[in-house]
Amino acid sequence: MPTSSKSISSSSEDDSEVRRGPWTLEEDNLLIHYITDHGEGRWNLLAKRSGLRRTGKSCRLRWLNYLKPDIKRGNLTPQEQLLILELHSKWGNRWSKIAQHLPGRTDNEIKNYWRTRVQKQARLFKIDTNSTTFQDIIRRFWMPRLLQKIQESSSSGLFVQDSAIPQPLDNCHQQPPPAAEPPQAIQSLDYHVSESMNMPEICQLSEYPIGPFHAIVNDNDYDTFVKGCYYADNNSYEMEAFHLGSMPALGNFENSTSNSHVAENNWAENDFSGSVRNMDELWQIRN
DNA sequence: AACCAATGCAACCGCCTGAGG
DNA sequence: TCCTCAGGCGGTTGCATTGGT
Repeated sequence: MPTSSKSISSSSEDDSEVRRGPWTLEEDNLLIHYITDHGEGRWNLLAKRSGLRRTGKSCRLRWLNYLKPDIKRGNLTPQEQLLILELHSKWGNRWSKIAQHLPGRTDNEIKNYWRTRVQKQARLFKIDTNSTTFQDIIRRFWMPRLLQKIQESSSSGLFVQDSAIPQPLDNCHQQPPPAAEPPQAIQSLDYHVSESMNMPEICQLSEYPIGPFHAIVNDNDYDTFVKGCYYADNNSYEMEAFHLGSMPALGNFENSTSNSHVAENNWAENDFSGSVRNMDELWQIRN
């Protein structure tokens, strides 16, 4: 997609007007060169002196979200998704804070992930993302599924690293300059999620009580949720977590909420390969 | 092939905060 | 204490792309 085809609010005949809309290759180069020479910061000054007819804010955003050398592109890995789910349960919509724990990922990217993937699920099931029910569903179905993915990819020798796949950079006219060093491994984080990390460890990262069935569960919520599963596709990590095949029968779900333990089992060590047909089966594996 | 709806994501907007005068 | 400004943040929008019919 040629960026220049997108509409830009300013007109070429009015040079004094601030440009808006998609950035052009020329603008990107100007910004990169200016920052290379003068460094980041003083964005309004930068905008004036660099010759860009952009606001300082726009320059800052373009640099931080797109042009900065250590920006990681491509799909979020299961590890990163897991971390986002975990940290969001802890901090809520503190995107920049969450982004600090995902090297190379921007708050904007994480926010988009949450809105387009996670909130989509909540909408499908008519569940508020802030509700205990939804938090519980994430912890009990989605996160284990991601752990399973991590497990599978590590056991097959394929470390899932979608970011290695080039993304169609329709809106970027050049690859950002390569990072001086590869993005820090997630292992280096204080909240690290390694392939070997098990569910209790993951959950202990949070203040959220993880007793898998601790939550006060409303029958109607789960009824809605289970019904919603019929309409969910299962083409992605996140969707697979909600696939009907991995959902409990409602009654079993309710029963299992009352007598389960968390700590003694290592989710990641269980062989979940092959689909788990229902929650009973899952809990047999787990317990 | 053409159309349409859904999706993903870059970019913008408005508000808030903190620093400096 | 007040004002101004820069920077940062979360929410929202616009549009190219994708997928389905």
